[in-house]
Amino acid sequence: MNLKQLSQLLQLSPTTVSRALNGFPEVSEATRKRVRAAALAHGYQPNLRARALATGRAMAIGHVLPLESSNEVVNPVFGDFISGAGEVYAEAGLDMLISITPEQDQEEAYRAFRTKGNVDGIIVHAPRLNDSRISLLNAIGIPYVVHGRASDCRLPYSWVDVNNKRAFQRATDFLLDLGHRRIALVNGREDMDFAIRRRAGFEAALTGRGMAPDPALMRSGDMTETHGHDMAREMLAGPKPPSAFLVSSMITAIGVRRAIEELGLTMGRDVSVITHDDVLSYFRNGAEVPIFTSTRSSVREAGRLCAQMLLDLIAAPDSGPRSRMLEAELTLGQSTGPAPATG
Amino acid sequence: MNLKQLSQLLQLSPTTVSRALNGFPEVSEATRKRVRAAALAHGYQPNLRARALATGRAMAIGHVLPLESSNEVVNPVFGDFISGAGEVYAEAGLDMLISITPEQDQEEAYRAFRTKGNVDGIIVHAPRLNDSRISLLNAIGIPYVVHGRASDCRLPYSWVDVNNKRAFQRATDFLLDLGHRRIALVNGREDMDFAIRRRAGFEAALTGRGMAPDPALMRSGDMTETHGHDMAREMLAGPKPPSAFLVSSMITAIGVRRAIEELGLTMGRDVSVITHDDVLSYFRNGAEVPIFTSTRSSVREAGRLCAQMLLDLIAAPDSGPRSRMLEAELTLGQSTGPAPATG
DNA sequence: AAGGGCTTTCAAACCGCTTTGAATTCCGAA
DNA sequence: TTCGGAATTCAAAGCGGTTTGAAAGCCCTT
Repeated sequence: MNLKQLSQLLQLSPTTVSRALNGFPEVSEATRKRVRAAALAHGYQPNLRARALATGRAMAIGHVLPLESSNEVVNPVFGDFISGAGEVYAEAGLDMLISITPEQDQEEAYRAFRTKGNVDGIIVHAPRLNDSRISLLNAIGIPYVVHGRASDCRLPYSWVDVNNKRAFQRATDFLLDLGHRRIALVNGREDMDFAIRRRAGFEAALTGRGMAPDPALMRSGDMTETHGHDMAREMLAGPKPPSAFLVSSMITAIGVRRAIEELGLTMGRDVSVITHDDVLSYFRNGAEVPIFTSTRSSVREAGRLCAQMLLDLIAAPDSGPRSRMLEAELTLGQSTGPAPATG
Repeated sequence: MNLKQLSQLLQLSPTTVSRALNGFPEVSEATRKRVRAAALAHGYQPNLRARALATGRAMAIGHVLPLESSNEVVNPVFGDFISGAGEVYAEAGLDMLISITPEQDQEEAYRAFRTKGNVDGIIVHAPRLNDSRISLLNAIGIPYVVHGRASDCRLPYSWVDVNNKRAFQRATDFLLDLGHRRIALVNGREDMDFAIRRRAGFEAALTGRGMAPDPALMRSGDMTETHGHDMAREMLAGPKPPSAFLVSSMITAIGVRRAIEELGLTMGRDVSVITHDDVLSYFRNGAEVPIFTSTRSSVREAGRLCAQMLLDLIAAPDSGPRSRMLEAELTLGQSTGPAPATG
């Protein structure tokens, strides 16, 4: 059933039927009702491709999901992020297009979105230090929002981000207040912007107390469980093991805990752990009493905010870039305690 | 730059340009070369919406991602699955459309894909016992592949699935061979098809040795870390605690391990654990020596297979339903050992 | 020189919708 | 009764491609 058929059936012109369904004012209420009823009865829904062609709007948003490094790791955060964004799109009647692309091919993927004309806007995931995608998208001239920021990038762009630096600075201060002096950082890959900021927060807290960050206690890599385990294992076996860990993701923290317990130590007593918690739906940090002390910020909420900002941007293209900074809460759990005497 | 502009520039008709670019034989090699060069030089790429409208093919595949239960859990397996499927789509030049939908609205989402005409095929995720989506999609008449099966469904349909029953039967037999007599099952939600099959395998192994499954040792629910922890905790605190656990996902198994260790017990010695392992990219089961003994089957590979099957189905619509059964490997890890004497 | 068969090119219709500009209808006021 | 303007409706022209059916160009044979 298409518009033409429906209009013939109603003895009306396609024009009138289209307008009736799209709520234009120059159609009488009587016909509008009649048209609506008929559309419902015959299950008519406009063909999106045709509408997109006619209006010039694709009614879809594109996400380019980078495959991290050569390990082909899909960021586990992604599921929750798009579930938040998807809520907003669904309400606005937009589709979500996803392109999964090895990191090096990303530019091409963005350009393809544009030239093929199948999206109205783009969400940029996992920005790097000085991300070339931003200048690319500015040049292309398609609305976009970055989830995160690109530290060295002086171009204007819209973003939603967690205050990673402050979060990790506070967490480090908290550990210092508990008496910890040897604190290890198990970070994400340090070509990622968020990791750079977290490290900056970590270092700022240390230097703020006149301590020098110890490179031997700072690691980075894909945020897998294995990575957390291996790094923690290594550092705990070193000559001057840390008494506390600051970790960039819950999954990595699980690995850190495994390493701690393999050595017969107890987390929260012998070794403290603070992790960043993205509040993933399938990985709630305990029930009433959180397992991990953590810096919390829901990535699903971030998805919602990014999507909404992008829609606003599309609605008002000339309104200039926007931004939204989210503060992570420091939530107490069972994984932290005062530094052991023989720290 | 669109087709018309390009053709004017070349002093050719749009017909010829279109055919030259799409490899039709009735165009001379000389002009084809000229056209290709010009297209490249001016960065021309056909508008997908227009092409889709003209050809009737959307050049996209739809995925409906169900939000599990009221907890709004996104299946963590999803990221890896679509990363596998995405590889195949990318090679075929297809887009991936994702619609995230509360379980009860799924039918509507599938129907919308069809009526709006923006996908050529659909992947069905997380099938239930007797899933109404299958009859719906059969009626709608759009190619689709189910990731998993629907036990009671007698209609023909295409699917890719792991042999869940055999996997869990073998795993249970393995535990029985180790001398375990009280084995607990921490399953996914038992309205999901895979959970039903796993339970069937579990029960078959027990009854095969003349033992009756004990309802007190069988739990199900969303496959979160918390759920694993809480269920294990409960059962271990019971009057006749289990000496082994069979768990439906790595994440849940992590929770089970946490419960075991909270009680001062050691996994692999005091309590054995076997889990199903979807081989998620960010959750590798240890390095050389796996942490968990597991039934392994890569969900990313399943994504690839589903996508390829769907493309084949679209290419040959009348070829009847296809299916592919994957066998899970039973991989030995450190989480299993002989039943303690005081079992 | 004319005709036949191939190869190459083109004009125009079409896909299903939106939207512009014009035409019709209806109404009360003159 | 006639007229002007508001309220409705419509025909037709896009949107940017693909595809059908016809035309043109070419080469070779008779």
